[in-house]
Amino acid sequence: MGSGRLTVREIARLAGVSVATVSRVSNGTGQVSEETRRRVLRAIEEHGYRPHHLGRALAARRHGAVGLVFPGLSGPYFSELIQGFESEAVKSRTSVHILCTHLRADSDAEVIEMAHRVDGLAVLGGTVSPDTIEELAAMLPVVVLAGDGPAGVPAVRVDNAAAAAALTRHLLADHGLRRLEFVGDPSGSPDVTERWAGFRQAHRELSLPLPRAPIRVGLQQPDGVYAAEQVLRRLIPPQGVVCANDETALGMLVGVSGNGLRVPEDLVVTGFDDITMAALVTPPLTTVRQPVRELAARTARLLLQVAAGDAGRADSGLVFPTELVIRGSCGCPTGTDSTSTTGRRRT
Amino acid sequence: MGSGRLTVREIARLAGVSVATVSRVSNGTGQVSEETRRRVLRAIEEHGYRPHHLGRALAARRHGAVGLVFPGLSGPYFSELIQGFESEAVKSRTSVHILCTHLRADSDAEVIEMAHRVDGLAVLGGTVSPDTIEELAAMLPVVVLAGDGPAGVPAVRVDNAAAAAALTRHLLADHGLRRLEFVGDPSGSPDVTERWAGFRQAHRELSLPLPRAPIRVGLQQPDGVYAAEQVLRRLIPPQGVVCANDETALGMLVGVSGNGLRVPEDLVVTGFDDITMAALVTPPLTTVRQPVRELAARTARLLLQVAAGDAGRADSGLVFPTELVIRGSCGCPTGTDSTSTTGRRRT
DNA sequence: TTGAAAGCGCTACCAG
DNA sequence: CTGGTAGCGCTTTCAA
Repeated sequence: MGSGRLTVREIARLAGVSVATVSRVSNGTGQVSEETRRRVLRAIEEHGYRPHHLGRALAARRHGAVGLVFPGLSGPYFSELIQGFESEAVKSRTSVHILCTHLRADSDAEVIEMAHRVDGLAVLGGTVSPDTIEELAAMLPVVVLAGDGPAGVPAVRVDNAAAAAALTRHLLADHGLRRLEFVGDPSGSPDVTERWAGFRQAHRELSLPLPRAPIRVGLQQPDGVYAAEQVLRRLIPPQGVVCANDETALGMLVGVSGNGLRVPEDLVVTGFDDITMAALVTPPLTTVRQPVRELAARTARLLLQVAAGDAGRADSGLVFPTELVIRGSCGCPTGTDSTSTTGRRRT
Repeated sequence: MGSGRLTVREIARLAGVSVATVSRVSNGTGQVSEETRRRVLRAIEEHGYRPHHLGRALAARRHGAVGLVFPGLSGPYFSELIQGFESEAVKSRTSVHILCTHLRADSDAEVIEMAHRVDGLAVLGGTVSPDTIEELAAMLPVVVLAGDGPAGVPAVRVDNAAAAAALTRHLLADHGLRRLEFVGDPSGSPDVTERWAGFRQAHRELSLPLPRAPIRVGLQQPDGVYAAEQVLRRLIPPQGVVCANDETALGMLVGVSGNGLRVPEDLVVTGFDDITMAALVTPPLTTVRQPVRELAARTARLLLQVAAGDAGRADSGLVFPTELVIRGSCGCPTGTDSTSTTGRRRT
């Protein structure tokens, strides 16, 4: 029958006890004699009573929910992220609110609105202005996911710069390439900012001239196709392109072969993220694997922990390791994937 | 400063009015003299007061939230779905709870748990048992998304069967193919069930022998690669495969070309959904476009509407049109996409 | 071990 | 137009 028809009071009356006792029983708190407990339990079962969430939340001053704020791009990356986060939250009987800010002008206000409905907030790096993050952090536990927050706000991330540098070094040193370009917009997200930084860093380390400005495009496949046109139109095309993520790299592959050129013979292409498709295309994509799901799961756990008061040494944040995944698109012989780990795990 | 430090009572005292008046002002309900209103508003602004969500929700007996339950597969499909749903909900200042049931044994219990925290629930077809859906529908507004619910539960969907039949007819009649196979598990989701039904239906309509049993695989790219191996191993391989979605079709493409065969010359391949990648691969994928985002958005709107009491003629549900997208992978000459619409829109 | 009662923060009804 | 007040459903002291 009806949802919240039954209240504690009803059950209390039915079981011949006080509401306090019913509460104690249904929460497992306090001392209740075995017999009373059994009686209450029976009344609860019999009538299918479930404590009303709002009543409980208001009295306990806990929402029993956490929020996840992300820009709302499509693709496998965000699905993984959401699932990793959710799977961890549900273990703590905490529900997950989501908010996509993408293309919404007043998103910061919406995030603040959401902050009033949850016990903690995970924000994807670059989604919300630093000022707003600080404002949020002052009112509830906040963790930045895949990015950096202001001082004092813990962040869970991978070392994108180191990974991008390792990847670039592979092209520069192992393959002897000299003319590389970066595809992606460093101002679009912290991930890309760092990858671009790592790309340049590798050039610097090898005392090579710094690369030209990045081809600023979005993170989706069509953006990669578009970038391919840009690249192939040059008088002196690059020998390789380091793409900000796998999806642009996949688009690049399409655009390049659409122009009758071959990868890696005519142009080397690399990606970032190691989405499923990366291993399946021809040639298979050399890329960087990052544990997106674990990243998100760890973020959720950290958030729940802080929200629960275990303020441990959480402030520091976490850096997850990445793996360089060498496949065919960089010019390496295609065979079993070869991988090497970059970055350490700081707890 | 603190989050909910301030209460109505404080503001009432500060503004020299009663809590009732503060409530009226902050909700825009009831009549308040311009002067009083101004005074209250000033107190609110000055102290940055925001009504506590839980207090309000408990008193109003509304959670101000809706839930979205989905299996939790990866890929572009779910990202689109989530975003479409969320974008609509946020317009009504309603927050979105998500729950992924994938691989979780006690998911039905979790769904019911969630039902106690929201004003309405959207459930992806095939995610929750029909019995549980009925149970849920008895306690709050429920809409089934991409599937069919029990009688009385509105559903928002596309006519998968008609679309799959149209696609299959194209292969059978226009291309004169005779040996087709279906790739996908009809028992996996309502979408696939219907597509499989449409596939057979087309054969029946043309008085052709019914196709053999489907190749039962999942909906991800690697599943398609695996299916390709199955298909190519046959003594008499099929002339074409109709895949349950684009991702398996993409995997099929990879698996086929990995075996040195060509699409569509040696094997025709079609997909379903028209994800971005479908247009970008070689050959571009012939598929069916379904308006996933609109589907989800409409679901949210319907749900909010029912939850708000506008029980209109919502019971019926909605069927969105699909579009057959003819590209190269079916053997048609590659060029500008050619599309034709299937299904009508029922309001 | 149990119950009475005081809220949690807000809305809404009913007088005035 | 405004204020007092009775809850919304539950938790949690404080006594008994």
